[in-house]
Amino acid sequence: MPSNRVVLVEDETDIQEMLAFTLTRAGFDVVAAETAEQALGILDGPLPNLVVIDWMLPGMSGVELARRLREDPVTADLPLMMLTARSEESDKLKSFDAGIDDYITKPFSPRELVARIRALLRRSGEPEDGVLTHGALALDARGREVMVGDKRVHVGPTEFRLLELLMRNPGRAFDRSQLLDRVWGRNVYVEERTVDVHVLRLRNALTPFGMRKAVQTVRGVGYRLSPQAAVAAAS
Amino acid sequence: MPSNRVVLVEDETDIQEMLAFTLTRAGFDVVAAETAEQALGILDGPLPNLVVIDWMLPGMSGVELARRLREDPVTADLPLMMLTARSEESDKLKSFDAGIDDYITKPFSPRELVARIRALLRRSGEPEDGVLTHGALALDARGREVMVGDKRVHVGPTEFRLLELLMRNPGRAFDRSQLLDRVWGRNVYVEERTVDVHVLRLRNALTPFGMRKAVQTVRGVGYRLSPQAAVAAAS
DNA sequence: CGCAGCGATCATCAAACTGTCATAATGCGG
DNA sequence: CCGCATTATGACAGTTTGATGATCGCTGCG
Repeated sequence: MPSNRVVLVEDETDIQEMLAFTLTRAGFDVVAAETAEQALGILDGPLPNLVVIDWMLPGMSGVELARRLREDPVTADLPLMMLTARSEESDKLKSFDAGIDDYITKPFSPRELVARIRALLRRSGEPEDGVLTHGALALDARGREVMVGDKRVHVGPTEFRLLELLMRNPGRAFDRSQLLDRVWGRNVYVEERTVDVHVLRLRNALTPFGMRKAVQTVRGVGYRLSPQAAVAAAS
Repeated sequence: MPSNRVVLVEDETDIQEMLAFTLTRAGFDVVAAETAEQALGILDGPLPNLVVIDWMLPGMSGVELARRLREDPVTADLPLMMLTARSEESDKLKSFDAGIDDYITKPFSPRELVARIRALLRRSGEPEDGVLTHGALALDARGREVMVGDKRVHVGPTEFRLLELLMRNPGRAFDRSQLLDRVWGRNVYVEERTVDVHVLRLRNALTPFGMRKAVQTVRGVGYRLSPQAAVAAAS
């Protein structure tokens, strides 16, 4: 599964440990910070998928941290979960006002926290993303388009489905019969040689972008996507 | 405060009225249902931006309703907010499990509910101000207006909803059947080709403003909004 | 009643896509 | 190096699919 990274900002050691344990066991990749400042430092690096912030922090408060993250275009879209001992309404409103996505009051059950985090990620994480990549080659299943670097590659419907199958199984070789079954459909009678033609068309489409060798011939068997992602050459 | 449409499923009359009042005053366009079945009927029509569901409902329960909505591809992405008198953890978990995005326990403050709904909509890709933009193209959900730069573009009601759906899912390709379900409503029988005509009208409306290519054809599939905000071209 | 605004269909034309062939290339085992 | 087996190509004729322009009906409004 996707290694969802979570940054946890909590100053109380035991709570931090408890949460880190819970989240880790739930399959998250946890990075802990003790202060808002430290968290900001961490967030200068690769962005996590979500940030859990304790309301009470030494120095910069949780709400203030949230506000800052929202103000910075880079972190503005980060899902934020506020964690707090307080339960007064005004605090909750203040949190939401600061751009928090969800709010949970201590004492809370770890399972509820995980459930809420999951719900939040489900809603925010790239919608099923659907983007497959192979070096500089990228296929967006949702948008139905193929790109190399940032250039669009035009491929016909059949070639698209063919490439999609290959990219979903990088390196795996398919014989023509399998390709016909999975790309054309199980009960369609089509000449096996037709596969060759579509592979050719796919290759021709990729050639101008230097990705011709992405689809390889496996003599005596069929075709496959080149095993290792070739060197990425963007722009 | 966006003119976001919210479907409220609540059987207790006074609570329903109170919520309807609160939400309406908060700027939402509320449609109330008393039962899950009735809600499903409403959701066969044009989709709202969010659904608020009471846990306890006569007939089909709120959780069951949530589950059904999640299972149906057409409604799978709808933000769902669960509303309940219970606060036991197992219930919460059950709700999140059913695909609920957020959960609030009665008694709750109307303001917290509104805050949570806003957070949810913000997270769901609904701009706070109800204005969706795509390069120079802007769609104001509230004012039911489409603009390119500072010039107003006239589009018919159907074209507006069509563009709205596309702009809410930039780059994503929809086939005609999905468009019919989500723009026309599910229980309407309309020829699939009709979609073409409305896309044409939408394009024609945008053409004088150089935004013709905003709506792209995905051959063999349907249509989509051009992935990256294109630069406004000359007319 | 006549008109204007919309929406749903149709019929038609042209571009895009397909499945097959026939033929030129290539890879491989001897 | 030879000949067979397997692929790569270029060409082709039939289909599909999308873009358009025109038509018909309905609704509200002078």
